[in-house]
Formats: sequence, C-alpha cells, structure tokens
Amino acid sequence: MTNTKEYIKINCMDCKVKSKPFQKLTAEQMNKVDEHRTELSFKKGELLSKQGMFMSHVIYIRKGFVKLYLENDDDITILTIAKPGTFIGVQALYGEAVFPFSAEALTDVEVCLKDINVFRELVLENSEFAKGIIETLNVDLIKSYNRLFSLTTKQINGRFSELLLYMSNVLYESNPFQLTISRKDMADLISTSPESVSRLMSEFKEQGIIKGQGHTIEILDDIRLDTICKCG
Amino acid sequence: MTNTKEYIKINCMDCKVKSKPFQKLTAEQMNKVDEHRTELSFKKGELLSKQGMFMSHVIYIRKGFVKLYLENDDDITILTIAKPGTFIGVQALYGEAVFPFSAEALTDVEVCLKDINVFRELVLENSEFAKGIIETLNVDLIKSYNRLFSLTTKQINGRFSELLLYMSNVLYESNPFQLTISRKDMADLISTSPESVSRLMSEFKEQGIIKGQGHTIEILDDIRLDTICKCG
DNA sequence: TAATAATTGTGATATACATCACTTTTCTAA
DNA sequence: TTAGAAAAGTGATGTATATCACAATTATTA
Repeated sequence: MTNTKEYIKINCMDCKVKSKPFQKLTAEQMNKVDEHRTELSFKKGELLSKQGMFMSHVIYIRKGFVKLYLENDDDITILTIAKPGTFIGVQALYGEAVFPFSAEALTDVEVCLKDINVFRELVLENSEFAKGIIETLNVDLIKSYNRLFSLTTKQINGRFSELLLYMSNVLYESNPFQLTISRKDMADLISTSPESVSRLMSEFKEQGIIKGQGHTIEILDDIRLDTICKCG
Repeated sequence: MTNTKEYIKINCMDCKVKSKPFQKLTAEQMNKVDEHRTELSFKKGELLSKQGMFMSHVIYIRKGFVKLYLENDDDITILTIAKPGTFIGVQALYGEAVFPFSAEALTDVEVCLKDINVFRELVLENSEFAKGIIETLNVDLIKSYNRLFSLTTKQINGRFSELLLYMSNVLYESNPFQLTISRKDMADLISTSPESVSRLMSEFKEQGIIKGQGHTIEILDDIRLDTICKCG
C-alpha cells in the first residue's frame, strides 16, 4: 500500500498520543492491536493514501499535518486538514475496502498503521470502542455538512475569513501562526483560485484585519473576521 | 419537540420497514425500543425537526420523502433527501443533543420516534447494532464528501445532470419519474437559482436529453447525462 | 368554478470570480 | 552563493451564473 520507511516501535500501552477510542481497550485488546500495526514516517509532500487504493490499514496520525482530498483529473477538493490524533480510513471502515480519498503529508508526518480487520474486530468486541468510533464519525459528518453549507452559501471573503479563524483557532491553535500550507492549498480549502487568495490576503492586510509576511499571519481583528464570515 | 399527531402503534417485532441495525436486536432489546417509541405522521410541508432544537428522539422514516437542510437567514443548503428506511438524528447521536439540521416533509410522511437514550444504550449493549450505525454513518460521510466535490468542482449543467440521474436511479428508482420536489428544491440541491433550473430543463429538453411536462420527467439519454456529469 | 396566489419560464442585465499574462519574491539545489 | 524553478502578487479581461423584471402557467381556496 505505502512504502515502508523506518521503524520506531513503541508499545501501544505506552503510546502518548492514544486516541479516545483506543483508551477504552483492555490490555489484551491493546496487545492484539500491537501485534498488527506498523509505525511509519513520511516526508512533506509524500502520499499516505491514494483515493481508490486498497485499504489494508487504518492510518493514525501521531505527528504532523495531513491534507485529505478528493481528486479527479485536475480538480481537487480538500476535505479537511488532519491533525495528530486523527484516524484516516474509519470514514470507510465498512463498505469497499478502499481509501475514499487521497492523503498527502503537509509536514513531516509520523503515523501508526493498524490492521483494518483488527479494527473491525474491536468494534464487535468492545462497545465503548464502537461508541468512540461513532462519536468520531458524528463529528466528521457535522463538519462536512457545515462545510457544504459554507461553500455553497458564502462568497470568497466570507469563506476566507472562516479559513483564517479556523487556522488560528483549530488548526494551529495560536495567533500569530506559521502557515504550513500553500496559497494553492488555501484556495483548494475554500474552493477558489490561488490568485484570489493572494488578493484577499492583500486586501485584509490593507484593511488592518490581519498582518504578517511570508508564512506568518497574525489576526488583528477577529471580531471583524467573524462579521465578514456571517454577513459576507 | 414535534406536535403529536395520530397513533397507529404496531409492534416493533412485526415492523415491515425495519432498518438494518434494528434487525440485529434481540427480542428483549426490541421490546425495550417498543416501550420508548411513538409513531407519527406529518403532512407535506410540515417540519419534522428544526436545526438547533433539543433532540429527544431519533426519527425513523417509515414512509415518504423528507428534505434535510441547513439554514441561516435566507440561505439554505439541502444536505440530502431522506427516503423510507433512513434515520434522522444518528448523525448527531453523541455530542450536543440537538438536531444538526432541519427536516421538512416533502410528501405526507410516516415516522417512528425512538428515544435517543434507548438508542445510545443499544450501541453499548449490542455491538452488531453499533456496527450497523457505523455503516450508516460511513455511507453518509462518503456521500457528503462526494457532494462537496461535486458542488465545488462542477458547473451547473454537470450538477444538474447528476441530479437527474440521482432522481431517476436513487430517489424515485424509476424512469420516467414523478417529481415530488419543486424547482426551488432542485436549485437548493445543486446550489443554483430556480431560474437556472428552469433554463437547464428547457435546454435539456431541446437537446433531446430529457422529455416530459409538469411534474413528469423522462430521461432519454442517460449516457449523455453521464458524460456531462463527468466532463462538464 | 372563478379568483387569487404560488410556482415556473424566459429574456436582459449585472457581477463575483476565474483566467490569463506578467512581475516579483521565495525556495531549492548544484 | 548563485542559477533556476517554484510560489506568490497584481492588473486586465472574460465568463458562468445570479439577479431582475415580467409573462405564463399551475395550484389553491373561497
């Protein structure tokens, strides 16, 4: 599926970035997972998964940012940016055992691959685990619905404002923050062109809503962003 | 939450439109559900749920079509058209106990309301049930992702072609088919204006891709629709 | 069944944003 | 450290589709 890189095997029990569903596992179940997993690292730009490829493992992100996107010829839609603590593949745990989207490392990334069949067994063996998966899917689904709403009802200055707030509050959780994504990625996130992103950036700086140069952005007027977000 | 209408109580065991997850329940579990449910019917146009309202029950559609949509002031995005056999509310089973979207009856509708706490208990008591819920959410999530892709990368003739095929193959499962949704709804489904839907309809008729008048549509050239769908 | 309202259809016009073309800056690697 | 490539910025132009205005149908209710 993916090219094996380097092994830095730690025991699951001692994992410090354990996901919520995995915290519910018994020692025995944890050991079973341990026996069917692989740790890998990816360099920035490498593909973790390719849309339509056979999915033998669920990918757990331990470190770094990953871009999940749908593609068809030249068209791309970024579904989300996955942060550490996210599973790639649970979105299609049942159904065709195929990755529903492509995933590309936006930074250097460390992951843990868990056998998908072990994953499925855990759903049946441990209902708290299953509940955790449902919770994860609930969150993803509502996010996707809200994205659908935003992309279809707001125009680019609204969507761009939303993106800035998302990056500061959710993705990087800081202000100012250091961009790890390109203008092209920002454009694909809010369904616009890179040129428009550049223009929006300049306009917002001119109006004193944000400042910064290069890869640093600081939000100066988040209230203003919120207003633009809501009222266009 | 919703105004109680008329009772036509049947036993869950004998229900002929039982959902996949509910088929996995034991007799005992089925009885518990039975004790905490209500059957209701809605007239066309009535609201089954209102975005943001407290969600005490999961709504199971037994009969009719329901429009699920997000709203904010005048803006609307239809998330999907729910058919019989669909749950409304599992999308937000955990998290805030609030309806994540509004639901409006597109036809006369019969539903079965199941207590959300019983629903949550079943997830923990019966792992096959939990698995069924995960399967449902998987399908919904992938659908939502594909919608996101379609809406952001295709232009209206492509989206309209997709809609026609969806109505014939998935929603009404017939050709010709009788529309139960308005031009406005069609517009909200593919994120365009009602005027554009009218124009597309005329153009497609002119080109011999579809025919029909009033609320009847017949697809004459589905290969053509498929091509427009993919290539714009 | 007539009267009124709501939905639908169609042409003319407006506009948000993409695309194109080019420059400037930043990154990459020899 | 510099040369070449990639990414980003900016103005000019084009276009898909919304909006507006009004006509024609269809639905609703008195």
